[in-house]
Amino acid sequence: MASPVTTSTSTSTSASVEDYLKAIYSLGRGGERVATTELAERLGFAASSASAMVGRLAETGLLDYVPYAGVRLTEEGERQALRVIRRHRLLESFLARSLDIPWDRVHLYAEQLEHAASDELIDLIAAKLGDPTVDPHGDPIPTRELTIEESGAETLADLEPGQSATLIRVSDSDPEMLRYLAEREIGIDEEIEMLDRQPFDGPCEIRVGARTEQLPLALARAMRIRRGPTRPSARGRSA
Amino acid sequence: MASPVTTSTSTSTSASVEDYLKAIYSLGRGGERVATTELAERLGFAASSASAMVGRLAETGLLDYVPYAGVRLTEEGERQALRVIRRHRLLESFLARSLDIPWDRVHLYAEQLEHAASDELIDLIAAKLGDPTVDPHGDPIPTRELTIEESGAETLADLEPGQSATLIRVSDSDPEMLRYLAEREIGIDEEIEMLDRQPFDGPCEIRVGARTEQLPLALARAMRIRRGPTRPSARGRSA
DNA sequence: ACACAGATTTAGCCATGCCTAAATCCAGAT
DNA sequence: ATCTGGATTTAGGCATGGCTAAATCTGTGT
Repeated sequence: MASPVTTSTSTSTSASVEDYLKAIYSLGRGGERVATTELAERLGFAASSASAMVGRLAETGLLDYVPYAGVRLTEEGERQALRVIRRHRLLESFLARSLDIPWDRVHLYAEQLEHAASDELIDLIAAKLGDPTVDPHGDPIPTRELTIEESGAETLADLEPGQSATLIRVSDSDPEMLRYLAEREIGIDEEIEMLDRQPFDGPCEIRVGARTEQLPLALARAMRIRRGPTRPSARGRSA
Repeated sequence: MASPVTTSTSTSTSASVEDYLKAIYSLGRGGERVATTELAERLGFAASSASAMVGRLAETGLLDYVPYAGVRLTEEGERQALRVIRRHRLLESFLARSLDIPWDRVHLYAEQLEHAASDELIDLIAAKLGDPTVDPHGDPIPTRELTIEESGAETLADLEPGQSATLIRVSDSDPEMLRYLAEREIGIDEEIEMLDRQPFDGPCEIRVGARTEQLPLALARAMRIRRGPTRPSARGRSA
């Protein structure tokens, strides 16, 4: 390596390590341990590879690893995970803003760059964007101090007919879904009213602005909301 | 590796390989073979490492390698090198434009990202910038078809007192130099008149706009010019 | 209590890319 | 023609991070 530039504070985590930490972070949200197999599946590696890696990461102090029971991030491990997530989400925001890349594709591009961009560059981006608090999907962006504020867990599917709410977050895991919403011009900070719900997991009918749309329930469940109408948000929309 | 995504056209060159190709490209400009040691020095590796690598690259068909005599890029090798250079220079342009990063620092950041950004993303950037032909230092950007047009070799130091020319390119190899010029507000496309030259490699006096500046000769030699006044250039200055 | 399936780890491999130390080559001076 | 020093290659290692195949563990059902 071309002189790994000993980062003053932290271990120079490789791209691989960062991917593992990110995956463990997102799989272990509830606080439960993450199973080796689960991790391996998520990353598309053989279970044995994941097993070897968690062993290494435990030795480095990034994971709390109990053989046969799974792993959990240590405090330092979580910090590192949040560092990558911050990079990822700021890159998404930056690409969306400055290249007009639609929200179903920013994830891919951000993933390409998230391991390569230095924290210094990321901070320049954050400053330029006005330190946004959420990315284009509404996912919260960890602060420079690596704290993160997860939004509430209510989804559009929780609304009763007649109630309305503001869309604050959509899972970025499925680009199809994002594209589906984008085509119908349904986006973050949009006000949505639940009009009707079909039984047996049938689709629901909603009002967005002046339009009426049918949404598959699976989609409604992936759309997180804040009850009540849209209020002026802190998200800087224009540069 | 996570399924190297067989790129339809080309070999998925690693970051290391790309760095070697880039170095060989810039060291072998004259068409002469590049010596292993030279290459190793440029990259900061042991000569044996470079030797091993050029062996591998020759087998892959990217290099024309004659043991003990040095290497030269094959046609395919040059294509790959130009691909990286295109990525690098477009990233520099993009960062300078959208983050207002000064020209003495874009090189560093672009280097961080050049191996990670996909050609697809790079093309989006190029389109957004209006397919610029030169980067912030005036270095030519290879086209999408990977052809490049090197500018002439005359430098500011070639001007006789009384003659004037347009600055079209400054070597990006020395950030100090760029910063020095930036401080004096001397930039690409600026018209410069040679006022006076001291003998024995002494400094030269120039006029830039209404100002008069003293420039060390070494600097003048790194500044490439086109004789004659500035003409409206094709470089898209604003988005 | 025990067997068995599925999860997990261990063992052993491979590729990439870097290193140092030890050959070996080659060109210029004698 | 030979010597010799610098360039170059070869030999042998190491770390990272993947893999498959083979052991081993653990919890569940009988």
